[in-house]
Amino acid sequence: MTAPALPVVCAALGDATRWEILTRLGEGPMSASALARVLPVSRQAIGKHLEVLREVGLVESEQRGREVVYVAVGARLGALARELDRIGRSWQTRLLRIKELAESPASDTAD
Amino acid sequence: MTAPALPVVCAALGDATRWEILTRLGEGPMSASALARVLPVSRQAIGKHLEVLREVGLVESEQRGREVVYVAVGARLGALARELDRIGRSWQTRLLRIKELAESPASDTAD
DNA sequence: AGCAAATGCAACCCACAGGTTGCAGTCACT
DNA sequence: AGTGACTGCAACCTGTGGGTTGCATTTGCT
Repeated sequence: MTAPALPVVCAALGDATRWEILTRLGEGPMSASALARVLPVSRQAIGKHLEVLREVGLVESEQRGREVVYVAVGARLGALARELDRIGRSWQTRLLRIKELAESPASDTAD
Repeated sequence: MTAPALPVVCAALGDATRWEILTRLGEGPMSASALARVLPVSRQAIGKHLEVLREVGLVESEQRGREVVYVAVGARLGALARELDRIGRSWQTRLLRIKELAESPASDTAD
């Protein structure tokens, strides 16, 4: 599936305008032009954002009549969430272990 | 909770160097200088990244002796993961409802 | 058929993020 | 006490991401 690297997906989510777009698309399919009518940016700008989002799998496009409608892919966001959660847990685990070592009075250096 | 807005946190995670840093810090506390010795960027650059990460709560700093050590905060990543998951689910739910409407014979499409 | 509307592509602009170097100050070791 | 190491701050450089305008083309609707 060539899942994009974490930083890339996060970068795609690291823009306010893109979140605006995603929010709208989360409510239902919309075309770039339709989004441009709602949001305070040009259609072309929207188009670029949609391309970015599509490359990381956060939206999918579908030709509907003469327009191309996009829709937010919740599953991708879910997949990202799981990845982040996994990493976060590993951080906590290691940190906990380190703290235990530090606090264990067993064979510690007594200064 | 002063939780930074989603786009901001994601933006912080949207940089490869920052992930490098986080990965190292996930393994244990390190100072900016120590990170600079390991990573191919200057200490000052690392410092800026650490500041960004600290502002969104992804790392915490602690004065240890004459150096400042940083550590990755897994809980923050977990919190972000939960937020994203929640949003992703809502997208899927709405999309499912829309598809159901579309496929249902146009009989009970009352508002 | 004809017009309005949607898309695709390209050139262009500008702010800023990521990076660098340099310097000054401070604090821990020997 | 002296020295090396770590930090903080500032100035500076550059690529590019987000945005715009303009134009050509396609395509649905009446």
